[in-house]
Amino acid sequence: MEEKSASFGFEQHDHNVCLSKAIQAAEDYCTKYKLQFTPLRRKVLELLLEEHRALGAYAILDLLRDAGFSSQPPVAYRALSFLVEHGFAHKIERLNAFVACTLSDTSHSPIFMICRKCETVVEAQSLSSNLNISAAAKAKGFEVEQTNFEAKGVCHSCVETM
Amino acid sequence: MEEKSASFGFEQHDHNVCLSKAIQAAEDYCTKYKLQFTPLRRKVLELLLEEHRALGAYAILDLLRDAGFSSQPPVAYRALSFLVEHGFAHKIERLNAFVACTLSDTSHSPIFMICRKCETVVEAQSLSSNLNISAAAKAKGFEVEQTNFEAKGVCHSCVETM
DNA sequence: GAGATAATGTTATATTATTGCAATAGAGGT
DNA sequence: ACCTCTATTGCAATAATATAACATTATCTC
Repeated sequence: MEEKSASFGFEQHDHNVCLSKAIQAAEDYCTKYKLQFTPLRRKVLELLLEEHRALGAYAILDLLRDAGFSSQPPVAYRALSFLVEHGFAHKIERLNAFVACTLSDTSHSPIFMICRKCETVVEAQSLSSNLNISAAAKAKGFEVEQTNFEAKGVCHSCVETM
Repeated sequence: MEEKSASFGFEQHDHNVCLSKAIQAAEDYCTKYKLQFTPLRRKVLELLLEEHRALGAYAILDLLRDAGFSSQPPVAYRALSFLVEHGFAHKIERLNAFVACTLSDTSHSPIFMICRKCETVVEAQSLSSNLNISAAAKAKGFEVEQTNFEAKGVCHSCVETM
């Protein structure tokens, strides 16, 4: 495999390393909890990890076809919902698209920064904000179960080249 | 018109009052900024205000048909994007649906609490969280332009009746 | 009122996502 | 290893959400 570097966290990093580490982590997690990390699910996670952009289900479907899998919508959607359900990936609602999770912590409430120019999606943890929200919600009698925070804007490199 | 009370902020309130106040506010705003608050746009805002749930574009379309407007998708989508663009309504991305804005402040970064049982959507302001996010993002060289925060959970009344 | 601009109506189509059922593969017990 | 049960994948059809392109009507500006 070729060495390849890409922007992540809007910084350079060795992409192959983060890909194989994430796959390994998913595999370990599935073994531990007796989940089936099937070839299809692994492939979809790999596809997502190869980008730090969000991929739509139909884009994934095209890539699956190239890899010899069936390319009917449910194939992608089912694999994606497995990955999302177990925290290996997240759905970016604003884009109707999916990104691989880049934080090893399993039960987290991530925030996403979406660059509207290069479409890079970076995941960050925002503990304090989530605590704030939960507290504010609780004051209104609302029990938060899941949160989605998505920030749209312009990333470092794209600001520079403006 | 009939007096009607509904849950808002997960509390009781006089719904007609909040509806007419919101319509008036939108009208004033449009007059001030020379925007056209047309019958169609007004009607769509009224429809949204009549619920504290998010309505999908096609649900709105059905209601528009009943009100004698055209019921082709672009009609609803265009009115909705006008309302969203000027802050009279918001899109709830998780639901692919729209809610009337319930905060008078024009340029705000709202958070939404979505009850998964009764589907009520409540809007709240979260200044501190947004500041946190922006600061965290800026540290990574990301310029936040727009934010979306959606929390899914169970509201006060639905917790009680569980 | 004439011309320019904005909004609405209409048709067609693109994009995203799900349902239902059949075929296959894997897990667990014997 | 074999059988049974369950989970996963394949497949066909279709539902739900959203936009493009262009014609028509209303509104703004002068």
